[in-house]
Amino acid sequence: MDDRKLEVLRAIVEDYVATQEPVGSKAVSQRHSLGVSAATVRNDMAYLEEAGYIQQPHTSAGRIPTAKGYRLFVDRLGKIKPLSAAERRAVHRFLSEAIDLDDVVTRTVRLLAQLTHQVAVVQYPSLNRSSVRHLELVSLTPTRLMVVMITDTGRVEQRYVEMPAELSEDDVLELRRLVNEQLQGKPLADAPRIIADLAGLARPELHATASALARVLLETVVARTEERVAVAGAANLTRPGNFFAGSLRPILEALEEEVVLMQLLGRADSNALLTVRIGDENNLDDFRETTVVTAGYGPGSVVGHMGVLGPTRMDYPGTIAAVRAVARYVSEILEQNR
Amino acid sequence: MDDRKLEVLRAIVEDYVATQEPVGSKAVSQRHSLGVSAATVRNDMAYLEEAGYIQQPHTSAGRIPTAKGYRLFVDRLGKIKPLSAAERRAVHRFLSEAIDLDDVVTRTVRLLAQLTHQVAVVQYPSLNRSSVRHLELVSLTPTRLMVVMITDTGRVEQRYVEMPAELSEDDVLELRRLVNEQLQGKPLADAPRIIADLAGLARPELHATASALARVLLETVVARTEERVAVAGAANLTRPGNFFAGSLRPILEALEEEVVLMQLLGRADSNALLTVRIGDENNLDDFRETTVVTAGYGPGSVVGHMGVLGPTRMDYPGTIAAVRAVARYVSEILEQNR
DNA sequence: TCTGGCACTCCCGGTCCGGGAGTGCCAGTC
DNA sequence: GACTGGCACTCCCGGACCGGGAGTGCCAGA
Repeated sequence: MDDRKLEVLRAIVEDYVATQEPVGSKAVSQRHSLGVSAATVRNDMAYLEEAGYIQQPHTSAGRIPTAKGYRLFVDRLGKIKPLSAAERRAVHRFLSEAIDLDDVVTRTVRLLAQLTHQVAVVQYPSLNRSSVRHLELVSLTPTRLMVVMITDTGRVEQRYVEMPAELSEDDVLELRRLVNEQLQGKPLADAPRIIADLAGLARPELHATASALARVLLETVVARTEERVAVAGAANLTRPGNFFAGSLRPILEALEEEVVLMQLLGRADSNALLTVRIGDENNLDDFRETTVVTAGYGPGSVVGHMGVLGPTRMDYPGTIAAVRAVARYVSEILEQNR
Repeated sequence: MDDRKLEVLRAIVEDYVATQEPVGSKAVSQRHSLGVSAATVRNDMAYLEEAGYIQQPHTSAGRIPTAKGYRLFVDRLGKIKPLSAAERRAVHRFLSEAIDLDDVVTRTVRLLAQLTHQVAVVQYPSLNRSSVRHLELVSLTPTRLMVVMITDTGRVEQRYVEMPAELSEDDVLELRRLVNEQLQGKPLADAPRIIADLAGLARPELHATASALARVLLETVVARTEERVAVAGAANLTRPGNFFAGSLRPILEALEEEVVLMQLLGRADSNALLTVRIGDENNLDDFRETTVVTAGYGPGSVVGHMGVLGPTRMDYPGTIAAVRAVARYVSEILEQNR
């Protein structure tokens, strides 16, 4: 394919993203100083359409890019435009003020939404990839405990536990000592094995309670593989021309479904630095018109993903730059709390 | 005002809520067996319009209720229709499966959204109205602590603390003992006073650290009056005829602003069992077309609010019943964990 | 006080039409 | 062979127009 044809494609993508209207041959030849006439551009457009990169909403309308066209644009044509110095400083400052992990996540997701004018999604550090820093047992009633687990990523998980028998204060202390001894510092991936043996290590009198506790711990750390996610910027979906009323509903619904969100954030290719999934590439019917830009983050290794979700017609260079920059800063912040 | 006029108003409200279309005199006289002709109904309607309870979108259209009309309906005409036995059982079962406070709140908000087909908002138990159950200190690095506070409502708050000097394991233990000794069981409202004296009670060597800790505790429990809220059912805003595209955006934006949400949930008249705020009564421009139904909940006394938000044209009897029932069940659940 | 009748108003959906934007193709030029 | 100007053609879009229908207000009569 011709160099000029690629330039025409770029022009179409850029103009369409900017104006949200089909772009015609005249506009391309005039605004983008290609040095050729509209007629020539028309020929190139015919070729690009034949090849599936652009399409016409109807005869005698301008062209708009197809998913394939955006894909080519992202892969070969879009020069990522880094954030301005001012933006970088603002990001840095805003994130470094975070008070705890919850706050980091909340701030991150808002920041992303604001920078990109899209819907932002941030996954909490995945438990699977964290280790136990501390386990705390708090008695609610004599037969009811609260287990609080703190991970090395700063995530705090809690859970009520019903005990088979009354527990004295000392019993609780002993159990706390026991579970911490066994689990502290261990990756949660190894936890199930360790927990299985837990009951055996307790004093005989505490056997029953210890195994009840073990059972719940197991649920907390394992069965609860469900990931937590934070969402912000839903209002951006209503930006003029972003989504028409009909297509808005399924997306709003999806934003409340952890399962769907996780699928979008894509735990599969987690090692990729940055992923852009355009339209059908999401493999979700409701997101056929949607592009998702995601990045992994974490101190050293990837512990979670964050991303941004918007119409396929989005500002790719800007969005990609923003997601990448924010993911990096968040990783730095997490690094500080290791 | 005539009894029959009230019946006409009820008919208009009910029909309009059901069909979302202006209702005419003929429809009222036919469907609601008032025993009078359409012409008579027209006279009553003219009166109701004069009095400000209903209005005409334009000449020669049917009537729709005004905010004042809904208000009268809610105050005098709506018989609350209790949930069906099946619904009550479902609510009960769903909520009793909750694993911890987070889970209670999440389940509650979803349940409300689903029962009412509106947007649901649930405030976490307010810290102001809780007491400290336990404080846990976990060292992250030698100079960095994590404070975890557990309240009697099951809420868990965390925060990073930067220490002025390195802390040994024993120092941490001592500080933990100290803060728990002082704060356990105390209402958070009293905490500032207690915390202020905290540093003085520590060993001289720990003085500096204790006061750093005290400073952060103060921030955690006091300055952080900001409330946490959970939202669900945003997709319900897009129900056909609920909100037109233009008015959707400000509402979606408001749903991400804790401040606005808290204003809607209304901490002011917190003792009222159930509050219905219709249209302008919300005192928020963007919610002029919106009704908010809220209820307080809590074990014994009110510790937080929950509610539902939808177009003024909503099913008041059903919504009110649902909010009230859910608030009651949640209160029961919290009672169990006292 | 209620009712049937009637003239009136206004919305709504459909049709029609002209302007404009954009295209495809073709013949001509470098 | 690649590019260009010209031209006929297609189709959308917005506005004007119109008739049917729903609903009203008012009035005279029961």
